[in-house]
Amino acid sequence: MARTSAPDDSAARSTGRRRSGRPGHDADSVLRVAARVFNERGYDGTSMEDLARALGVTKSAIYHHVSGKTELLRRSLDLAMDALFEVTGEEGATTGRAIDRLEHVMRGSVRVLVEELPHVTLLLRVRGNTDVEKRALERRRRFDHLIADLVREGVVDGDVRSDVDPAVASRLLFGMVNSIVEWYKPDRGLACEEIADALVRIAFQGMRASKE
Amino acid sequence: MARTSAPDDSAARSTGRRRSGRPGHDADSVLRVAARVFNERGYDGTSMEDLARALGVTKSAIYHHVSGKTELLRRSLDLAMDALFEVTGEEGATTGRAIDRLEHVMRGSVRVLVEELPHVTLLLRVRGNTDVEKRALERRRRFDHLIADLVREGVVDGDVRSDVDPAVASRLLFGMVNSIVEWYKPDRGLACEEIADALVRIAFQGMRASKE
DNA sequence: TGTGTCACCGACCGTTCGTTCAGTAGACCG
DNA sequence: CGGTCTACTGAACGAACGGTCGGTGACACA
Repeated sequence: MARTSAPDDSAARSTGRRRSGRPGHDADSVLRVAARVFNERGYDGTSMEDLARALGVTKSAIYHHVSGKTELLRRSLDLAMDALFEVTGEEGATTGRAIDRLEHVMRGSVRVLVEELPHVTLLLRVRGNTDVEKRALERRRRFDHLIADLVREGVVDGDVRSDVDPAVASRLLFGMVNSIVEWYKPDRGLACEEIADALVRIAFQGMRASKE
Repeated sequence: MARTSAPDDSAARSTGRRRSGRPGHDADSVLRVAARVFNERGYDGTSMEDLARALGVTKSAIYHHVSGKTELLRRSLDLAMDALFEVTGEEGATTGRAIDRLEHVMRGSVRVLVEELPHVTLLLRVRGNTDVEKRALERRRRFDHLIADLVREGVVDGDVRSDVDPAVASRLLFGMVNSIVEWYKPDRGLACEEIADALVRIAFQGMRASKE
């Protein structure tokens, strides 16, 4: 009874132009599998042997594609943060009322989170043990500040309730968003938009049924 | 530059009756420190050497108090789940309208989460790698079902909005609650009740400022 | 058939891991 | 002082860890 699913030999070049040389994995396919296994067992709880088994190769083969375990982590975390920051640069996140920009970032984050689930999940579990993790935490902190600023602006505009601390509110909001990685299963139907709709509804109008 | 704070030699018997024998740690003080370090570096990322350093003893000393690393994890997880389930057994969680019971459990969870922060944090990070972790995940699942049932009842009562899936809603709600472990710092003032108030307000009425 | 290119194997290295064990040290009581 | 309780040390163990290296296998194109 294996702890991880069968070897992922769908591998690299199932799509795109075929390259010369022996077929098999490439750096990207290794990263994709690694991120999945890191999520199943935790980064520290995953050995290179575990990764090799999931890839269907010996562990020395992995070093042909990446320099080591930490590079896999770094690339995964960078990929996740890049995607999140891209959302904050979109037009909907930079123009208009603060509360609408906030909604845009929330919906965009849900989308990124679902599209890049393994990488974002990894990002949200980082503890800061190594330099690579510390750097990711630093980027996350910048993202969080950006959200808190949006909430503050929303309060000033009179669109966001003023009886809760914006710092606390923004953290609770994205606690809600980020929790998606804990239970979302890509296979189980449930489109990204449905989740985003439910999220925005609860976040902005609350759980309580409207009075009439 | 140490990665963890100075040795915790406030130790066991700072409070309560003094026992006979050489002074130092006991099983409980070891557990308390262990849970803290597990949170800082992750369970798998923490070596017995790390624990020993944080305790101010050699690692062999730890085995005088507990049978091993997994026992520390098991006791920590059990402690957290016991506290959470105690909330669900309180009167406020078993009588009255569903939406009020839900609020009671949410407030109680926030309290437990703040009081037993290291243990609950550990619980929320469990991946299911070992039997001990699998058992904890099983208990968590039972807790989650209980919440989902409350939301469903609330919808039937007409108190909870019916345009979001109760399963999704309950997960988002407790995603919000659980996110507290990611940013709450006990020292930084911010009482447990203030957080619970902000949480309940956002959860039930939403972020948007009321119309008048 | 030969050549270039890329993917991989298997044996091995030094280190760190969780754990064990025989012995030691300090505080209290008589 | 001796006796008893509890807490701890230091050296060692086998296993597992991340990583290295020289050699081999499989395809594309000529």
